[in-house]
Amino acid sequence: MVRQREFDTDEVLAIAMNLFWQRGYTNTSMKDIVQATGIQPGSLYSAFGDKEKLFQQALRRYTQEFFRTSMPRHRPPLECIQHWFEHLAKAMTSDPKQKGCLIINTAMERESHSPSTLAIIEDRLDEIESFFRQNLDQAKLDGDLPQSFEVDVTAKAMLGSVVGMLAVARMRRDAQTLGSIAAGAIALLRSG
Amino acid sequence: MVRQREFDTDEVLAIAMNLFWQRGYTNTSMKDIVQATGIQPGSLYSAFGDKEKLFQQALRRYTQEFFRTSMPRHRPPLECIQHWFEHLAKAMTSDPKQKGCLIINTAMERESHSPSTLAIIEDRLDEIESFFRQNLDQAKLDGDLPQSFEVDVTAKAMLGSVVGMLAVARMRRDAQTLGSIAAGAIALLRSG
DNA sequence: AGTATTATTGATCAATCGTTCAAGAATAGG
DNA sequence: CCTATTCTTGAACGATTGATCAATAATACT
Repeated sequence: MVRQREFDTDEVLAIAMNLFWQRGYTNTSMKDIVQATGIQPGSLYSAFGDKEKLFQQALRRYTQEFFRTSMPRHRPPLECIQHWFEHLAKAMTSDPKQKGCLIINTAMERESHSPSTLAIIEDRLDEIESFFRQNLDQAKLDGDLPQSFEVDVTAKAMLGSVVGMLAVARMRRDAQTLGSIAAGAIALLRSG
Repeated sequence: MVRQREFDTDEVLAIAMNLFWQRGYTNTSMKDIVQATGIQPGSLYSAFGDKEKLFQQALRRYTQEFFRTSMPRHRPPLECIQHWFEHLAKAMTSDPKQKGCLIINTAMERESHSPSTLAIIEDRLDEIESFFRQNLDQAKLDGDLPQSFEVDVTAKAMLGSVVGMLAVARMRRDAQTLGSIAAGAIALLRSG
């Protein structure tokens, strides 16, 4: 039985994700998505649910494809931190559309989102802070940081720097600005 | 001749500013403003022009009332920088609505705004960077910073930290997080 | 082949958006 | 008081929003 779906939900989701990323949630209409994908409203709704569910799926996809993948692993912890900042600075500099980061963009669009969407964003912020905390803890164990190093304060300061870079990137994409923000964050390793 | 206006445009502008600050531009409708102020659409439009002009006036008001006023002056330059970060951390912590900063919120809402509005935002970002650059330059002249201190890199890194703090504040308002971001920014003075 | 099940289509829904406008009300000069 | 000018009111505009639905088409099992 059953007629089979004629479009690839993953391709369509990728297109929707990019629209949300570029223009934001409120500023992207279902009509925009219909036009960009060529899929009619009925099909879209039966495949993804309503607009918010579609967005959450796009957000999940973004997390897998751009967020988690970008975090370095299996290297010396301080290198992981440094490389992540440099990677993000480079990624932001080379995006002519200045989309920034979908997660941070969504966090700033607070009032347009449901509590469940905001909970997902909260988790991602926690994940960022944990990335720093875990690497700093390990670096301390490895003797790469002094015993007096304040891991918690530095992890939170670095969270601020990442968010700052990704937010600034929406208005400025010059390598000097973004590189300086990265350099400032890395400098925290020598003074924290 | 002429009938005189029955409402105080400044009071109405303050209400509109707070709505835009709280909910963002796209997410605040003219109907919301009509309801919050009690002023009918026609009067609103004749007093302020269209929605975008009203927003720009609200933005100008915010700049005067919250932005420029918050920047310390007439003190030792490094103290100015430190006090600004501490002031912002405190202000963000004590706002139960977590509105963040209207300027940064607007910067993140890019796609909803006209080029002329974005130009205003650009100017404010430049103003922030200049605040740091000028104070760092002066501190260097005063001998409070070593001659090797990289003013430009640090000014840009601090821009990132401010924006990061104001963006993070939309999701987290705990004193530890915001205080750590401030501390991280100030630490740049000892390593830049 | 027949039937049950699901997908696609695109017109259409009510609600809301930013904005306008004719009507009535208030003022100041003559 | 009369008139010219401006302000206020609130209904109404066309456009757009997210979402639905009946009609039609395609599939897979019996």
